[in-house]
Amino acid sequence: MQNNEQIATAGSDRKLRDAEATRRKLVDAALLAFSKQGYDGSSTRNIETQAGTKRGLINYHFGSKKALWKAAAEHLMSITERDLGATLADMNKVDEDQQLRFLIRSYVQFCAKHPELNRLMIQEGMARDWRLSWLLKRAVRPWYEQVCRVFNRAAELGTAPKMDAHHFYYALTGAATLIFSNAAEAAALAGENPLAPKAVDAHANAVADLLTLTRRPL
Amino acid sequence: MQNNEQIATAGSDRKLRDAEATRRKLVDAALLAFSKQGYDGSSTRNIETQAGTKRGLINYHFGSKKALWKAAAEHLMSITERDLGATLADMNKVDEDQQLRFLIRSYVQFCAKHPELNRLMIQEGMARDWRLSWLLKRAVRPWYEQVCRVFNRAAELGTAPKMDAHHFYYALTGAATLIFSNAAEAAALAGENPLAPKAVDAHANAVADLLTLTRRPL
DNA sequence: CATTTAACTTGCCAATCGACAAGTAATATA
DNA sequence: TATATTACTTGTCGATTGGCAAGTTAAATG
Repeated sequence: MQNNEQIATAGSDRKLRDAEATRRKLVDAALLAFSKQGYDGSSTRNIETQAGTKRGLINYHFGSKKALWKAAAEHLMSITERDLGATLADMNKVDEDQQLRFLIRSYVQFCAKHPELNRLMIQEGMARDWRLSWLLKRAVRPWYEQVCRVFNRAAELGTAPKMDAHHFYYALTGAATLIFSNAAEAAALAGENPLAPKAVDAHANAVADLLTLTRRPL
Repeated sequence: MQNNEQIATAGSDRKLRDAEATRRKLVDAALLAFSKQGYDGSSTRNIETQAGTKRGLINYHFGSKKALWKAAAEHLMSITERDLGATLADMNKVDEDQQLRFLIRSYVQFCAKHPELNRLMIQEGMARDWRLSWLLKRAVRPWYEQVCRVFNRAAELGTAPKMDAHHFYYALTGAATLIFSNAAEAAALAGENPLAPKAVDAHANAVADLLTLTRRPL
């Protein structure tokens, strides 16, 4: 019983649907590889193997390794944009003096759900090349400005300590993400998986407690 | 046969001195490569070129790429051990309720002086392999326990918020290091080099303010 | 049924990878 | 001076890299 035809949107054949499934498998495998081993450390042949596809399909569907990286990064950034955009929208529904705490907790939860994001940012944030430029323009700069805006408003309200927003941004990002980026190390040190829901929630509370001047709401 | 390869005290032969200089150039270049591009992303030939040496010298002096990584990591960890050990010793000379702040500020300064350290930890902290095991045993676990000890004491004194030391450790490490690990990204966002002394000092104060309950001393 | 087209497969290429081995040159030692 | 050792140099190997191109297969179209 193949329900393949139902998933299809407008005008999709079985042929085209299979192609889309192949593309998605390759993008997912590429994301894992690029974020863990870096761009140069990942081979297209290994990505194809991990995706469970045959050998020439990256060049057939994407044309080059560089184009595959852009497709994978674009996929991840669109997910990020959607989720964090929803978080920013929801943030306006809570009390104003709880907004920074809300943002921090939501951000930590999101980072735990997508550790590939911060691993990719770490891989590409060290050197000035075309990939860092792409990420800065596509996602980092807008997010940076949003976080600085929320922080500066919280500092006015007295729910955040007075300091330069730039240093707060990197303190927050680092504090929120390292335990997930370095999940293997953190698991070895603590004896428990930092990506487990209970551990994620504990870290979200810890970071929010450290970086805000608000009390944890009951 | 003859163990005349003593540590370069005064007056060793010119031959031995030159060999030691070659080894050091290779280790320095290897550290930059491994921490920036990862182990698999770094090639021995490129490391030799960056070191300004000829092609076969890594295998001559170290025997293999794996042995070069261990030599480079050991070099970096011994520097770390020496500097952070001195910091821990100096820490006992300051007021007890300022000790956590002292440790945090010193740690941030050290991370800025050796961004390769945290870059290497990030490269190797994602996957469980022989390099992560080596780093955990050699350096990470002892440092982790020292930081947790200082934090727990500070929490007793009321100079640190009450929370699990594990989460504090990763919040501190991430908050302290990301701005230096991702120096290229941070420089693009802020328009100034995060490794400049003034920026380092500002970040050290920011992290210390965020993660302690003490006031900044005059 | 015949043809076209999209999706996939495979053989091959030049470049690069880590590693080894057979060299050379210079110094140390007997 | 003769020999041995150390430091370095270079040629080559099999494996792997990204990419191209000529295939094959099967569904869509006429």
